[in-house]
Amino acid sequence: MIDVLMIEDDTELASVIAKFLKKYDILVTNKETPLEGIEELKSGDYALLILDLTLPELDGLEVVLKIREFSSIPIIISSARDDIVDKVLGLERGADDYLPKPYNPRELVARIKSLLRREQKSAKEDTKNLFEVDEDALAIKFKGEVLNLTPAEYDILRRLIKYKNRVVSRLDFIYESDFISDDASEKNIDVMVSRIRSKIAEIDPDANYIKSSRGVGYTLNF
Amino acid sequence: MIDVLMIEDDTELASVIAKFLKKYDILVTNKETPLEGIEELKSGDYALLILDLTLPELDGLEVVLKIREFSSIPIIISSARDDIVDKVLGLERGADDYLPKPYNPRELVARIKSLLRREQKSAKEDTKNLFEVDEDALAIKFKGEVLNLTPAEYDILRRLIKYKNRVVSRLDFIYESDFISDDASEKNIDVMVSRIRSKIAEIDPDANYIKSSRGVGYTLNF
DNA sequence: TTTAGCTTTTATAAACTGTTGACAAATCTT
DNA sequence: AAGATTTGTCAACAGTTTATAAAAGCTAAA
Repeated sequence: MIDVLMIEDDTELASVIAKFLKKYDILVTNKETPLEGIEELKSGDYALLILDLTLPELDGLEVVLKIREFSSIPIIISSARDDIVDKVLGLERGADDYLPKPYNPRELVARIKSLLRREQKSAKEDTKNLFEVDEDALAIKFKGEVLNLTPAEYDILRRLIKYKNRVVSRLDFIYESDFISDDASEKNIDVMVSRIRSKIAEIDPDANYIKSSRGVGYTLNF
Repeated sequence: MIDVLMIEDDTELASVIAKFLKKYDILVTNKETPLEGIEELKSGDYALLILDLTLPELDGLEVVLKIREFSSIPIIISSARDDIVDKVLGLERGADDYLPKPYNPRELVARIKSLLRREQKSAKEDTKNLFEVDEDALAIKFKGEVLNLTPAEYDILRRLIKYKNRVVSRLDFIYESDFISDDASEKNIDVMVSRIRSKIAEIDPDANYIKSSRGVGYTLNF
């Protein structure tokens, strides 16, 4: 479910659109005035804003500027004016799309999804499947290839993946794994990490994802 | 200067647009067929693609799919068909915008800039916070980049960030960090601050955020 | 029992980090 | 402006921590 804020003074139109978008798992909240809308936006609960340009009180383009002062939320302008000046100004001031009324709501849906898709993509792009843990097979893949890990190595790497970008202490590794005896020395962990590293290196010699955190333990970064 | 690839079989139109966009610092390279275009795209030299839908050889929508197999470059579809089905399909398959011909080139410029602006934003989003302390990873980022700090340096900078715009005394640094022995000389702090500064300078040579407070200690200002 | 496959310890080399002293540069005081 | 004090940086050192290889110890299955 995607939460979208709409600022539109034509409440009838707003409710028609809201109803339509609901079919596509998009939940629309409408505010009739820019000031109310901006206030509501500050709650931070919305993924996207649909903004009508021809509003009372404030000029629509001013609204865009005001919003951009505090938020980088994607904005789709919808306007009765199919005017090149408005379009260019709107986009220049920070809107992401401009849809002249009347528009087909299906196009609106497509444009919303397209915008949000791009938002998420850049964030997750490279993290996708660097490491894949298969709990059932007790196997871990690195860049699509299976790492041939021993049970203790598997436990260590799995924990690193689970707590990625966080330091895991040597003692944590020891206590969490059934394959490492609780009274093993912490040095043991170093040896196993070293082996995991070399197995990763078989696949990508330049990989350097497991970093030591001096005096504490290890961190997996990616 | 922004490099943009265009796939458009109407070379006359292509050259008119190229000429126009040049005024806005956008350099257009045109390929007349999808296959040539896709090949050229693989060079990785382009920031954005303008794709004509009504092309020979391949259906335009197929082209979008093919490109999305290997690239997440922003795509603007331009098409003579102002058809809701085409629009929705194009956007759903991974295009970022759909501009029906004939369009005003100024609108094209605005949409290109808008798309690229958003691209960069998500990448630099976190740059807003000049310093970011990640307690879990025991790491500190400066302008989005990880500073490669030793434990004692980490403790010092973290404390400076915590008490930003306030003076922290040398003794405070010493007593608060487990990595600095309590009977170390205060000179030690100067050396470490110096090292922290140089590590920050690796990222931004002009940075000058840590200021000394004569006779007392140091202050982080930003 | 033997073997194969792991875990664990040991040993050693390499890398890292806190620490200090020395001295130049900057800043303050008189 | 000169002199005194403080800060910035370098280089070096010693103590620790980490990386890796090799050997020893375990365990379960054949």
